[in-house]
Amino acid sequence: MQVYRDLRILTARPSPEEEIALPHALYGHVDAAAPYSVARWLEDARAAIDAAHADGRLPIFVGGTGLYLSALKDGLSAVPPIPADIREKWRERQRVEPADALHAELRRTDPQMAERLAPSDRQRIVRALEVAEGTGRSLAEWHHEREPGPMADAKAVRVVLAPPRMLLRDKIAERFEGMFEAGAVDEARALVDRGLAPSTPALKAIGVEALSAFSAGRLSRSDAITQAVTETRQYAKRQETWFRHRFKAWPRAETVSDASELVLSEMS
RNA sequence: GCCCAGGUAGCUCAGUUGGUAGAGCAAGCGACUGAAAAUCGCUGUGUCGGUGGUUCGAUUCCGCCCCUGGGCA
Repeated sequence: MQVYRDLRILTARPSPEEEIALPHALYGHVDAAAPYSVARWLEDARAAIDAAHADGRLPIFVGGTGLYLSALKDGLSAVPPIPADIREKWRERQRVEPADALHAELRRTDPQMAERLAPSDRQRIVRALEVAEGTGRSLAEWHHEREPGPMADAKAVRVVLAPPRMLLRDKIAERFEGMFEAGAVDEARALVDRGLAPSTPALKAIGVEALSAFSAGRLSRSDAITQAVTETRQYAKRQETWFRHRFKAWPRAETVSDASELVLSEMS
């Protein structure tokens, strides 16, 4: 989400001063209307890593998106890009058809993936459908062919910050209040006013819906803040789950609950 | 003061023709391969306002009391 230009405040991007003090990359470099994905981010990351190395600098990846961070080492499958018309077709069907109908369709075209996916998980069902149609192969087969990520052979240290829940809750509420003060409402409304397709990922950034509802008078200030803060807490919890269970490629990682006790250990 | 409507899960509420209760949300746990701040799965919650009575048995019926909201004065 931090890649979207339109969301400086809501996405808690580094400030202009911070960006001057240290070189930053991959922040706000994408227009909210542009289609973006892990695959594109991996390409961008590869270029940024090369640029940093060319400058003799050490790249540091900061973020909370488990899938993106994992892909840095684990990579992705080499699924070719799906033609836009096929993507559009399935997204439209996702929008109008009930999940179980899509799942039934998947059972016909790709029983292997249908078996794996919950009948209610429209988003993944539709991805499986578009891959099956676009490539003629099951996504499950593609999964067997993983291409290494840009950090696959790199020496790296992983640090997970895992503060106590109570502290985290307070910080989240505090941070969102700050975003509100800093003009997040205008930012959310400006994005919504662009009239992008409802499925546009940037529109799903936490706070966009709540604050635009507030801006339109459909939600009180405190209800809007409560909603966004709750969503942030839920997201933070999902991150914890991911980091607890999913960093298999990063064998000797540190998990710290207090940043002042940060210990960095080298690993290969 | 009188009348009416309520008091059930953390919140909003449903329900029990008397056999101690259930939804949504929140919360906890989990999954995750090109939308990932997305998407999805699983789980529990309780002096049913208090107190007396009727009853084999009361959250449910009756009395009294307390609290909240509305109306009348």
